[in-house]
Amino acid sequence: MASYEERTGRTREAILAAAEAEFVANGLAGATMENIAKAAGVNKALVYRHFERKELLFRQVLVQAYRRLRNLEAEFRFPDDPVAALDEMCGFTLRYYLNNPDFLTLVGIENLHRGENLKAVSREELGVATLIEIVTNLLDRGVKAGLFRAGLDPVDVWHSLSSLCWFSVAGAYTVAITFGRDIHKPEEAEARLAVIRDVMRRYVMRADI
Amino acid sequence: MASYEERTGRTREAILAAAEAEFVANGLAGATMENIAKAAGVNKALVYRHFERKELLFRQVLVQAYRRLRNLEAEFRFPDDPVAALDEMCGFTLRYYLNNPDFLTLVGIENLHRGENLKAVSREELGVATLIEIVTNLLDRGVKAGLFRAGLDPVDVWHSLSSLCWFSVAGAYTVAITFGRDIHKPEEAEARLAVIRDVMRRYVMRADI
Amino acid sequence: MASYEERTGRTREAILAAAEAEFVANGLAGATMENIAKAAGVNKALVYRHFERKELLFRQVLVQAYRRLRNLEAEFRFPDDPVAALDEMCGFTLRYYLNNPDFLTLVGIENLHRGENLKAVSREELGVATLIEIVTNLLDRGVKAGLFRAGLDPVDVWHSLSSLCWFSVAGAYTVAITFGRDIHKPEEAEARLAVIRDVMRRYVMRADI
Amino acid sequence: MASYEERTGRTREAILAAAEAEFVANGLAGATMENIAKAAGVNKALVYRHFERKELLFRQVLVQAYRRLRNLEAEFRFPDDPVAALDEMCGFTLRYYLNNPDFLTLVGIENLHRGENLKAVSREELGVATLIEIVTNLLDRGVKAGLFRAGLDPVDVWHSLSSLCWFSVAGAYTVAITFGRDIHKPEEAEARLAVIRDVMRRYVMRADI
DNA sequence: GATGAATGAGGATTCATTCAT
DNA sequence: AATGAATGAATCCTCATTCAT
Repeated sequence: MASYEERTGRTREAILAAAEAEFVANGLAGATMENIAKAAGVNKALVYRHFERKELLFRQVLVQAYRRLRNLEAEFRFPDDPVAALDEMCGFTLRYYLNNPDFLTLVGIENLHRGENLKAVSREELGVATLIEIVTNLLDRGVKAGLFRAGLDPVDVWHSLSSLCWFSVAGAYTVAITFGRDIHKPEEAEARLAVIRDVMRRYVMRADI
Repeated sequence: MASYEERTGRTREAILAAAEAEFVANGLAGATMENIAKAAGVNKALVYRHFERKELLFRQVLVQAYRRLRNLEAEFRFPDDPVAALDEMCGFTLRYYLNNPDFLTLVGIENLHRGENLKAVSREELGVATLIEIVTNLLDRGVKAGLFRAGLDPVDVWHSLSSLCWFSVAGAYTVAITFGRDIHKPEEAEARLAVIRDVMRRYVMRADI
Repeated sequence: MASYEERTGRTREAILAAAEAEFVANGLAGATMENIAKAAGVNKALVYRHFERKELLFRQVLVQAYRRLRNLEAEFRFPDDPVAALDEMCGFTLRYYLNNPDFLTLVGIENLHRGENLKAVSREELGVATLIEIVTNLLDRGVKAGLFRAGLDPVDVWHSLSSLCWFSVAGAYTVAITFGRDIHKPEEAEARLAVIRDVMRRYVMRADI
Repeated sequence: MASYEERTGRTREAILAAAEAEFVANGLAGATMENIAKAAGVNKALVYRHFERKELLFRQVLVQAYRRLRNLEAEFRFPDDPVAALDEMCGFTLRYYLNNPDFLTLVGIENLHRGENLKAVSREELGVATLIEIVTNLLDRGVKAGLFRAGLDPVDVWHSLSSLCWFSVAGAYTVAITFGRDIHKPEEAEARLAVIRDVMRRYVMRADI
């Protein structure tokens, strides 16, 4: 039996999970190693043995969060109709953000820290290439079907779509307070999704048909 | 002489300014009252005398930041042409975010904290009404001129525009790392603004003209 | 009343005294700030407020210890007879070391640390000049009286005298174990002093008289 | 094959060597088992298997250091001329201390700890008898040759000689700072040795010749 | 209003030591 | 003999907050 490795692996996972929850709840500075260790059911010193420093632990949590999303994206199957596929992409993204606010929070924290932790991670580890490929394919298919405008940049498209979904969720609290729209209510989520789809369709589709 | 009040006022301002810088640089948990006091050139105890608690100090900083933006928006004069006005609105917003990253950071922090501080502030203090009024007027003028679609919701429009600008700046660091687009470079800022204007025009304008 | 300064001064003294005892008992690494604070009857954080770091606290303790000895040396009055004065100097030094083992211990610790702390202290603060002056005077008087050899270097003389006394006390524990001579017994202290005086006399005095 | 024992023996040596360096560099409290294990290229737990506790490891390091010196002393061959032999003894001792500061440091540490570790070691293990014998022989030969005073106590002589050499090296750092004499410079080492020889000759030799 | 002194609680990190394999 | 995993207790240092002047 590879029992050393098994034990280590399980411990690592437990710590990572506990750390993610703690970082999301309290931010990087606000999170304490004590809480993380307690939640993971292990000794504080063991957390250090596995991750060396709080900062490096956060980095691993962040990488894991990115990887989870990218894995899901890679598995995702789009409908044949390019417009339906675009709609699905909007729905998938908004729903993922809504159901995984942890991801947004972690990335939000990381942006507050100017990306210092992510910088230390290789782009391969983040699996970005796959995503761009997916959007490129979608646009190509739409253009070939005579439905989408030609010449659109896939990163621009993804950036816009992501922006619309992102702020809807990540800015939810302040928006709810200032503008009275609370996306955490299901009906408002639907309404917002409809708007996002509308915006994206009009941006991507040919206006002359 | 209003010298007491003047001095007090100046001290208050100094503390608020120092606090904003500190909160932006280190987050809510990471900021220290010691640093704030030192940067403001006053005694730590005096900070407490003026703002009672760290949390309340953050709240005031946040309110001030919102007020600054809303004041600027209220003063803003749009061109007569509705399309030009929409373009200007996109430009104004993106530029404001780019030039005042503190605002984004503060609101980002507040969202990480689920809006708990902002909740305690009255909507009047935040000056939201004015903004909605501005967007409503813009849409009305566009519709009357036969350029914009009828029936658009001003909050939806503002929300979309704000999303596009927001994420472009607030997510800049992670986006730069993952997708290689760095909006802090002037030429990339211009390119992004062009995309945002394109998205917003196509969303708001009638497709049949 | 200069009550701020008075309070501060008293606190400082209490901490320094407690720190000296702790450093002597447990060494630099072995000493804990917790113990020092407790012994001084103050809060741990206050120790930091006054001395910033453990290392700097040790430095001050060391300076104080040197100063105490140098002050005593400066006050010391020697007999007129140069030989008696030399004897007295041996007695004074050995006795000081025996009665103030803390001084030896602190300097011993500092030597283990290669003098890193003392380096940061100015020579004036250490009051070295006075000591050399004293030895120079003693030698001069001896030479003039036709009792001492001419041309002796005062630093060499002090160095030798100090060595003989120093090792007798600082090496006492290992010497007691290995050679069975324990200077902490009064009669052995007397015997050792007699040897030291004999060594020093023969070194300093003219052999031809 | 004695391969087990050989391996064990080599591991033991490696640990002892690593431990000596670590204790000398950081003191008893400052040394860490982690560092020692790493430097020895073995596992921390193995260090415990071999030496049980940090304290016992230090004890063995100390014993080894004493043994090395005593072995060297036993092997040493003195010139026939008693005065030259005395000179040689001074030179040998000062040089040994200068070239093996580890020994001084270890004994210094041990004295700071009041000899608690050395007490647990038998005098035979320390090889003291040989040293006394050597000095006794030297004095006897000098007396027989009509050069040395009769009735000198060998322990007193060794104690004085050792003191002069010891403090010159063990107190080198603080002396360099306070009195500007740095024995780590070769020319100053020579000068100091000359003084020590002068002191010892005058102490031991008959004054009437 | 303004200051320097003082506190208590906590938080990151380390370390001697033990356990399981 | 040798290893990697795990622990509990410290330890240094920081910080929000209060007190006395």
